[in-house]
Amino acid sequence: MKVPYSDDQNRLARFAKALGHPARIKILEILSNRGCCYSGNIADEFPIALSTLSQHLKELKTAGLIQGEINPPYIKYCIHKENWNIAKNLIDNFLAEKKDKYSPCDATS
Amino acid sequence: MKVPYSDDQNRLARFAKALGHPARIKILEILSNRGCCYSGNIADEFPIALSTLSQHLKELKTAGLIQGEINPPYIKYCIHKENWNIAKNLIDNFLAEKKDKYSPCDATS
DNA sequence: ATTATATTTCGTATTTTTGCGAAACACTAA
DNA sequence: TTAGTGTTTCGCAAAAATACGAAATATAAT
Repeated sequence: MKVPYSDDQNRLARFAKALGHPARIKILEILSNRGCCYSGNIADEFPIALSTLSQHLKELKTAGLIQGEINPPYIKYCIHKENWNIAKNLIDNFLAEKKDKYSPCDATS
Repeated sequence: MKVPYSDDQNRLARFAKALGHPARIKILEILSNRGCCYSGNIADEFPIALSTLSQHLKELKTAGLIQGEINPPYIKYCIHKENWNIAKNLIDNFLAEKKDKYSPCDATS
């Protein structure tokens, strides 16, 4: 069966999807602001069940945007540098590419 | 009831979510490559039912990334310049912000 | 060994997304 | 008015996402 999308299209969509929930945006911002390597008491920062938080962390992890380090008694998370940059490049490139390509289109709805 | 997420977090997640499907990435690339203002025969470019395509276009439209112009006998779509730039700024800013903030974290899984 | 702490997995319910074909709609051309 | 073209909406079904509490897991401290 035919594959209708390129690898880059799939990768880009995958990263974007991981960013597609405000809880995950917030989690990434928290991880970022703490410098890095933060644990699950992210839940103190906003009302969310630990199990729900865990699911979002898993999402971010499987998408490759964060990594977890088992560092007892905590599990610490941080942004995954390499993949983050890959995502950044894909997204930046995608967004920039369109920058000046639209023609004058007066549609408003 | 309390609102756990900021406006920017919600906006960013909303845009990202709209980009979170390869079909929509592809649609945006097609719109971009055609210069702009293109109609629904996007469906020629890859295997997708017209009704499904219509749904994805609606998604992109409600997210604000594209706009449709009723220009009989076609309905033409193009990238929504203002919102696209808003999305770009939000996303760029978000992605860049994290760039150098992670601390050395040797986690690999 | 027991207890306490941090986190994940399980089970479940609800909602949303995705996809398609059929039918409806809107507008043009005959 | 009728037929034709492009697009959307409807109805449906299947899959995925979201959220939570309860139970399980893992490790540290006692």
